[in-house]
Amino acid sequence: MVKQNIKESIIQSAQTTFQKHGFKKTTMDEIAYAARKGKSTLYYYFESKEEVFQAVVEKEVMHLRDKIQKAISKTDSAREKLQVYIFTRMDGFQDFGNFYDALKDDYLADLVFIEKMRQQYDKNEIETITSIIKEGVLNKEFKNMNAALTAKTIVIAMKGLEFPVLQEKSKNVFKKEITDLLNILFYGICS
Amino acid sequence: MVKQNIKESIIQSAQTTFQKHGFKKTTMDEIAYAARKGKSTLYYYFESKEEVFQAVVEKEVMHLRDKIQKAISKTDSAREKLQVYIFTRMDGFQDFGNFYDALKDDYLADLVFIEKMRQQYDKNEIETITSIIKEGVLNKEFKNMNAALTAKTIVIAMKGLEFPVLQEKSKNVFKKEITDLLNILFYGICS
DNA sequence: AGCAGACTAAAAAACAAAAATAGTCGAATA
DNA sequence: TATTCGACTATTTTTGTTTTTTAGTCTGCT
Repeated sequence: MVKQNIKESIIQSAQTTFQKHGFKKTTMDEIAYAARKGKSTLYYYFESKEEVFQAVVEKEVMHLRDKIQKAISKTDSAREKLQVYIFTRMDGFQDFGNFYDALKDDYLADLVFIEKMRQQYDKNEIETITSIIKEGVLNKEFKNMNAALTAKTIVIAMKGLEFPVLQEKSKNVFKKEITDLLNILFYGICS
Repeated sequence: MVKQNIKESIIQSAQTTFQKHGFKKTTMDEIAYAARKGKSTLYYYFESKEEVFQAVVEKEVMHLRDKIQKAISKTDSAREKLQVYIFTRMDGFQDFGNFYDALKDDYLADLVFIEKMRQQYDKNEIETITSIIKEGVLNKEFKNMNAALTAKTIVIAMKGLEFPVLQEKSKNVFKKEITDLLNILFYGICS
């Protein structure tokens, strides 16, 4: 097994343990045991517990990003892209044990790197949406507008959805909410 | 001084003390001292510390509600009403030391009555917005739609704004964000 | 290079003693 | 009779101390 594979397997073990107990209550020994390595070995691959956690979160973010990209690539209109983006992102957010906890948990809130990741994720999200909107503006699907500003607004609205979505487990409940949001987003309420 | 006035003055003292130290760190003695009464006197007017706090929060909510109503009453179109509603509510939210803390603080999150108030406030907010929208639909300002569902969506979007708005102290920064949100809300992004 | 066992320093948990505080009650006051 | 307060108690919080756990290091083995 090459170096990368081992690192990967450690991340995987860490992922399941973090998922079980959260960041704080997961010990390095536990992760090491799950990965069938000595604890010191973890420090050969990672500098700290935080770094391990960061790797886990990054993996999850990457996963969601891929999922979204895949879903988007199947569409052709910008309108569809936006729709699929929001649905996939809100949907995928539910699986996000660690990532979401990282954003929510008080203890973690203090950690600098979490805040950085949050911002980075937001930034990435805004960028992606911006480019979708720009595309839509170019091919006249959308009216002419400040794409970046609009993207920001959309992200804000999605944040409002995060909490209610994570409360209700059923996937069907929030579908309605998102559908409605999209309707307004596309057509507004003025006649 | 009649009973109601004393009760009111206690609430006022409590308001400033809660504002200073939050719910947990404010003592009944402190409130009593500020109100120039003995602690036991507070228990003549209120059953518990929680009840005092509840009274304070209710007062603040009432105040915001009045402010909003006053602002709305000066407008005539539904479109304006909605605009003014959202601006006033987001603006007033900033002054909301206690109420917002009540919604945010971990310790308080557990208290049942806070959750109830939150829900009640949400419900009221949705109702108000619903009726504005209905009015707009009637006089053809807005297209025909499910007013309640739309109101819910608007509230969700506002929740997304709450956090960023409360972070930045300057009133001008968030004006832009709200303006943009309103633009989308009214006209959508599709051409 | 990759790994682990023994180690340390720092943090967290457990416990106990002391202090602060929510809430009660009977008596005083006005 | 309606209000007020001082003295009291039971419960929490805080504080200080000890013990345990845990992140991270170091040395050396393979």
